Amino acid sequence: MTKENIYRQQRLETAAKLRELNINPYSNQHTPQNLAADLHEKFKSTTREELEPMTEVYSLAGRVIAIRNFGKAGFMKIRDRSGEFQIFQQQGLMGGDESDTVRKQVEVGDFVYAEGPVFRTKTNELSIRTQQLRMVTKAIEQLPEKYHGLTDIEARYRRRYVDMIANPEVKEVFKKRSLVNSFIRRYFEALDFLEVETPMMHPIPGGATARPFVTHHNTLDMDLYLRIAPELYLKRLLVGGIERVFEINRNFRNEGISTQHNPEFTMLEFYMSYATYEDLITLTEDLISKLAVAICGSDVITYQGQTISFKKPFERLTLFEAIKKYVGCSDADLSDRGFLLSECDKRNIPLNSHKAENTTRADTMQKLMPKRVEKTFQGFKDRERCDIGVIQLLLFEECVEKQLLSPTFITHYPSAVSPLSRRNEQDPMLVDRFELFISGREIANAFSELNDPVDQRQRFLKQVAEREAGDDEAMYCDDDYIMALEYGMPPAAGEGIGIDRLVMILTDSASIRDVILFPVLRKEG
RNA sequence: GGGUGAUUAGCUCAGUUGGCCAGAGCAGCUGACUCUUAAUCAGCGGGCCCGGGGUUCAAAUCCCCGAUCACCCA
Repeated sequence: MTKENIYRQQRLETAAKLRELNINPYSNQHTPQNLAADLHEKFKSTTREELEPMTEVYSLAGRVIAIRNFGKAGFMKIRDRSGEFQIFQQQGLMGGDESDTVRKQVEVGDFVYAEGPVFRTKTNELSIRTQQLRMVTKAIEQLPEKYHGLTDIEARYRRRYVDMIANPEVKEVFKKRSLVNSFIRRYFEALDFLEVETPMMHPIPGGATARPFVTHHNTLDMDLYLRIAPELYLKRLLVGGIERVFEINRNFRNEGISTQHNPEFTMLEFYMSYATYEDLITLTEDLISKLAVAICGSDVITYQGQTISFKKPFERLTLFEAIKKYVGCSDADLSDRGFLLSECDKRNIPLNSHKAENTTRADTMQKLMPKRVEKTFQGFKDRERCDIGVIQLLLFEECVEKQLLSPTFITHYPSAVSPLSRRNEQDPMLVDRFELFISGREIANAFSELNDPVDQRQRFLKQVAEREAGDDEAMYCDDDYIMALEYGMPPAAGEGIGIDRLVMILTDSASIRDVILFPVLRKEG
């Protein structure tokens, strides 16, 4: 636990010793001309005999991950960004004292530069027969042990860089994450979408129901909120004439932390004019199945031991169908408040106002850990006020969500839980919205957008009433946004996709922390 | 918010009913070794046992409080 352990001391002394010998332990004078993977590829079918007369010199640089010395000879394994390669040193065959000195001083964890011809050892491993060996970076801290590696979960998150050295598969997860992003960008660009960046600091938090982080601008002397969703800004861009727009960026929600929730997380949001939520169902199926093939090589994958098929079409159920199927009730039961409430009670679902007006794009995506059940009296009051649509959604979330393992679209949400969605033409109590569930988790949330400014104002005012009644997650009335709608927003459909959760599924990761490089942790000690 | 478990050397882990207990492997240091793949062999260092209080003749071990992490529940 002490910072000043003897190993650090020894290595600092080694660095000093090198300096005395006029060898810079942090030299940037040696640029490798080759990569480990390229050399493996180039010589993969060249035999030892064929290699023997070859004298062409190659150079590599990388971190030393293993050393095996034998008196006057020795092996090192080094790792660069492409892979690993063995380098072989033999006293007398290396040019100059510096190489010999470095060979004696180098330790696991250091970065070195090596150059020489490629040959095969007696065990047929491709190696560099070192002619020049240089110290490039002296490591002061020791690397974790070579075969168990670093397994302490907390240490892996707090010192992710060590985690990546000790557990190379970690890097693969983040490579895949990067591929997911670039695939999505290419996909939408091909459909003539424009990528934009909208504000992360909002004067009024909006676009979702969630508690925001608050910060303060000194010069303006005003509070600003880290955004909980970019939605209202992206739709302003529809008004401005960007008919197809998307953004991949961070949202922040001041809520609980779990294997599914990090306070900052990445969302893709996109808006498509003249499309409906049904068009987005088709688009989403296409995007996700292609993404699975691109990232995993197949549209059938394994997540935490369960098989998930992304073959089109995905399953579709209306919210009511889903409740009937998994709760086991009738159409009449669905519109029977008493029945719904007793089902909630049976399952201990807290009916407070917070979860109540749960809504919008992405919103349930980073939901609060359910709050303490209010005192009985308060709970009773909430029950009386609670919209039936709210109760239906609560029941759905509690009983159905986690059973939706294979990709399933849930459609036809109650308008009470969707203040930014367009009403269904046939049934104004419902909205044209869907959410996509995979492996029991909400992955996407989409709807035809409400572009009637009068209706939008009424729905905001209902949110404000909820806020005044004590729901600190309810929305504010964003007058500036309504003004934008008054200029006219083309009919459109929009969708949010949680990138972290999608990457979790595509990389078979159990925790959101495994797909976020530096997840939020409490302060140490 | 509530429960359960974990925390011992740089890393991975042992540590019995409270005493003979500060242990091993890897890594490190010294030496041997010119083809290894977790190299091998011999020797040597390295610790406020997460932090703070107790109980006891005696605590890594038992009790209380706290910290962090993990899992489960509301």
